[in-house]
Amino acid sequence: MKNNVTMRDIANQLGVSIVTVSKALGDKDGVSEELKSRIKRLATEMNYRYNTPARSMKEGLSYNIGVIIPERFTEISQSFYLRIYQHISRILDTYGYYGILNILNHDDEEQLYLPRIYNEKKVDGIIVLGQVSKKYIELIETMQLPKIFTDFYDEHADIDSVITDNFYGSYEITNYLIQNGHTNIAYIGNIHSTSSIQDRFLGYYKSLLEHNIPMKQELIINDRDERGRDIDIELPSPLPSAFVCNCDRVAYKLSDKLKAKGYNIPQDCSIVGFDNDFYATLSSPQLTTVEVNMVQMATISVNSIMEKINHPGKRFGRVLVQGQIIYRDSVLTLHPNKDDIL
Amino acid sequence: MKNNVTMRDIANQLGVSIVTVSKALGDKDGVSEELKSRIKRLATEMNYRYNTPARSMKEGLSYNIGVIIPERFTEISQSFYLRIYQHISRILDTYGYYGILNILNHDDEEQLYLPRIYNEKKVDGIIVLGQVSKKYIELIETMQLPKIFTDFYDEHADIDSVITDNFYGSYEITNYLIQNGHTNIAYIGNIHSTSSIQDRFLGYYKSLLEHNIPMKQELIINDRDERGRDIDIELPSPLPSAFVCNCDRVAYKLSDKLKAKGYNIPQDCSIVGFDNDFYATLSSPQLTTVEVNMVQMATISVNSIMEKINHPGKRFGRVLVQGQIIYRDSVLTLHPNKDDIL
DNA sequence: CTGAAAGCGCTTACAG
DNA sequence: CTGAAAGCGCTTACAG
Repeated sequence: MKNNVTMRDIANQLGVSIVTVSKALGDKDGVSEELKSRIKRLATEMNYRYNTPARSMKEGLSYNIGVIIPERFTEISQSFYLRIYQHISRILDTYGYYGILNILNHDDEEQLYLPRIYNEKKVDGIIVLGQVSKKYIELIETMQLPKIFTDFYDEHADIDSVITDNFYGSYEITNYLIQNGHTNIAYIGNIHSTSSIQDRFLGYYKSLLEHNIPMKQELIINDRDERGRDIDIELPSPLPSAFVCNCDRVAYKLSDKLKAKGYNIPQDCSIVGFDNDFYATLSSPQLTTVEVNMVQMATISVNSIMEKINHPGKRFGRVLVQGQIIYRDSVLTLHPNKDDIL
Repeated sequence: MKNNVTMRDIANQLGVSIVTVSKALGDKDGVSEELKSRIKRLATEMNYRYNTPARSMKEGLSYNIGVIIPERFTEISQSFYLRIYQHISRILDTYGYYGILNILNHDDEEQLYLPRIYNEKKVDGIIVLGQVSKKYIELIETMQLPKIFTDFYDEHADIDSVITDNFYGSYEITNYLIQNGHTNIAYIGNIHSTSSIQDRFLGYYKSLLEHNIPMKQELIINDRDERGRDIDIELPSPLPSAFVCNCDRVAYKLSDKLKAKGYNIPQDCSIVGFDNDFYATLSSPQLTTVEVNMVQMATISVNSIMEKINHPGKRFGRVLVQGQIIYRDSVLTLHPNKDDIL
């Protein structure tokens, strides 16, 4: 099973030095073209495989990036982060890097254990994918290597993060509802749960403010407990004419619930989501929603971490990735507002 | 940013040798308890992190396992393999190993390129997750390191694989339909596409044979082209009383299609799926289906690859992981068959 | 153009 | 109990 062909073996076969083999295989200068091609040919013949770990040690780089995802975001119904990880992994590949997935389980997060990938120097940098506790953020800050937060941020921590422009996306889609004549609009989401949900709420609120629509406490509806687990959504009565949901998954659940009670969507009630994931096209009618640009988020996260590896001092701050409204069939036009339609 | 505390630094501070530090931190014999604890204390004080790559090189092990997933199984609607990867990654952790995800893209598969993780000696073994082409299987066989196929196999290739007992699962769920009075049963799936779909078909067929129900060609319905991409499902006319679908996703699609045409499920037509994934509970009525034991598959795959790393000659052959029927609401009892009900 | 020497951070015999 | 020596498979100056 062992394939232990090394540069030494090639060198011995050809009666040259290891240095020369190293130069030839690395396409460096200082070897005649003729020798170089002889070496390369023999290398393939002998099924030589380059030993990256050896180079790694010399350079002090592992060519791995750790991707940390908190366990609670990896449950059966959620594949958003797993998906982004997949993109990250693909993009890292273009840099000659690899992604190592590290699921952070509840206990380790609570006990403030450092991830093994860090303690064992397995990675050159880490991308934290999904909000972790304040305490854990502080712990991460003590880690001496480049790091990026993706899809969340912490206003107190001075860490670079790549996030969707939740605020603006939510603001825009709420504007869209108002343009379509809605004024009685609820927001669904635990506004103390994650920065994303909170910012989406604030975008909704800004839109109300700008249109002089008073915000009603009873229309801010909770959807999950402090640990992020779903709770039953309590429908307000009377029903508002539209719901801004903090994500498509919850919009899907809401839609199901309303339909079960005999309401038609969007005739009796409009719904908009956020993410444009899987759930958006699964629900019927399909959801009008804000699309999160996953590829862009993954790309920027990877580019930034690579940049930080090469230039240690480099800072990026909070990078916002713009979303885009996808218009589908879950919003009813009540009476078009002439001002906005033009 | 650099944290380059090495054993040498600790040794120098304490005026001892590197060997002694290595023994102390590795909890080896040959250091007095007193010195050992002094060394450990200083190590934490200095934020020393163990350099696994260095040990790796010495031992010739990377402590990484490559998980190869063909690109076509990672599309937006499919998260099955990503999910298994997640379990694999979690279980590898218990061995002190890490999982490196390697998406195999169409071109590389076609061009028969070896994965970079292999060429660069980044991994000690690989798990191939999801069926690859015959040619690529042959290429994988030439790779000189432990390997496991998960969720598919090749009858010609002599490689260890971990698969769901597709044949038996499908046989059982078809039996269940027949016990409920169904005799006109269709199978949906491209039976030349993957070994899973083929074996599930054969289980269905065995059940028909055993009950002396003739198989009708027109009731074997294609659902995807040779590249695995969905095609429109053509409903047979007249409609059979039940459909055995090769997976829940397709069952979900079928259910939607039937409902759109005004049929009620299961009143007009029964449907069973396979996998018990996300789609099974998403469709309404929820699907009666065969649950694939993902955790078990991941566990066996990991245990086997670890075993093979430690004992190179070790072979496992084809390991079948039993499924389990999950009874829900998508099957109508036509007239119970007294013999089977008892 | 070619190669001897030193080193990356550890561990494993082996000697004292 | 403690440590000098050799080595894992490479690369990077530097010398010839």
